[in-house]
Amino acid sequence: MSENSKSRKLRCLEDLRRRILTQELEPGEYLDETEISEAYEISRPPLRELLRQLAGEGYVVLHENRGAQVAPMTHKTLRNFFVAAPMIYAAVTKLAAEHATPAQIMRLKDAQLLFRAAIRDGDAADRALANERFHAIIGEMADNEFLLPSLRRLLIDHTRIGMTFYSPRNPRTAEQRDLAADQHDQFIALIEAGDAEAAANLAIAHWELSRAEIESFVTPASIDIPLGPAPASQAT
Amino acid sequence: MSENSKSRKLRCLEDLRRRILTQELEPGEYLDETEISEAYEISRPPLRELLRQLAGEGYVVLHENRGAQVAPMTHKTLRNFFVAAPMIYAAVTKLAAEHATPAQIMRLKDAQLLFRAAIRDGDAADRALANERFHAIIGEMADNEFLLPSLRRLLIDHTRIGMTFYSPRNPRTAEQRDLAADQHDQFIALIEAGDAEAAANLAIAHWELSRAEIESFVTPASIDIPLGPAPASQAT
DNA sequence: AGCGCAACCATTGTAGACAATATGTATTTT
DNA sequence: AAAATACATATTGTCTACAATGGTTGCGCT
Repeated sequence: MSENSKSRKLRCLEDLRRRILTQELEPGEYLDETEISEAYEISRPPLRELLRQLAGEGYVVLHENRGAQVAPMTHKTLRNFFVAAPMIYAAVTKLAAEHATPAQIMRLKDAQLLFRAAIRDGDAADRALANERFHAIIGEMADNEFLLPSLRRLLIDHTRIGMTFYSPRNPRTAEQRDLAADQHDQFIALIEAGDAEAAANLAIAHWELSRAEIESFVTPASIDIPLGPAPASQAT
Repeated sequence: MSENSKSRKLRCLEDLRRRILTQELEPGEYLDETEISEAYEISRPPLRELLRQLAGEGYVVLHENRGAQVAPMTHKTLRNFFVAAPMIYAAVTKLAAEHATPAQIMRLKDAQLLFRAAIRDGDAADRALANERFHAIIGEMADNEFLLPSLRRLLIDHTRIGMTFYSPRNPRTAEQRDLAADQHDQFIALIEAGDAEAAANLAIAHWELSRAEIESFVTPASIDIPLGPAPASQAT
């Protein structure tokens, strides 16, 4: 009975994370405690505990007497993300290469298989979640409790941004997904070899790939038509 | 009534943070829900919410069916701290210099006054908390939700380590506290001037001061007495 | 007709009682 | 006598019911 309750609570936690990452629950949306607690067959107090935890992890924001809101994504969010991501990703990847255990490397390989499968057969949500999982494992490898909080926060919004901007129509993204998958294989190789420096560089390259893709959606391609020539004697 | 309840809950949260930072609640210690809820005159469900939140912030660790434990500090904690601290401190300080608002600068100056006062009149806990507050404000100035989680995690253990190693007897630490206070004034000046590069360098210098002090306690000064001469014809 | 105020309703916050799990102890068995 | 098991107790986890807050709607007043 309580064993079921435990699993229901855990299921609720993981499901809320998944639904927020995939934007099934949209940024800024408010969550109804009664509705959710009934859906997962738990009562409100344990759900409220979970919401506090999710707030701590950066998935939601709590407002006094106004409940939990899925963490919003503003223009500033994106700017801050671009500033913090390369540093944290590089640092974490470097540490991962230094500290990864064989068991963790096996889990990373499994995650990569699932990522390849998601690219082949899955939808955008499958790909985004498989990618998140791959990078979360690298985070675990780094084994640094002071850097992981920021990494986790980055992965939340990276995943959500990915869901937003990866248009299934854009043929360019298909190529880039393959490229990303190849880089994942390189991550595995470099981490397994313990080459911290190269791993950090790869993290930067991987970030640049993602960054370019995001920017191409945020900043649409410029119109490639030059201005007409200036009239003869205009002042500079 | 509920207004009082709100304030009791908030008071409980802040007090638990304070007691953990000052090691009044020692690393590794287990917390009794009933005892704490009675002490702060709130019931257990809201307290459990607070414990989840504190877990998210890194103050405590939750164990299934075994309650909340004040976040332990192991040898590995210290190693990881040394690895992560300079990078995060430098990055956050740089961003602070770029983004600080006049209102935040005023608050930083107030915090510095309190820090000076704590050095003059306060005990170790006063100093540690005033210092934590000063650096937390710099964190707010940086205004980057992806870096702040790691900064907050660092400040928790930095403060606790400070409480552990700052011996009131050691005359050296008094000098170093004055040095640290002078550096705080420089932080304010550079942030107010918006000199991001210099602020980042100062953050590194400030870190090195703290680092040296911590290391001098972890690695005690070596005994400076040479061995006696070896007897004439002993084998090597 | 528009603005303001007040009562209502929906939703969040809290309390106290109950269920389940883990630990420690005592008893029994080998 | 030592070890294992079963029970008792203390502590965590959960649920239902109640209190309080905030937003909303309708009514009255200007």
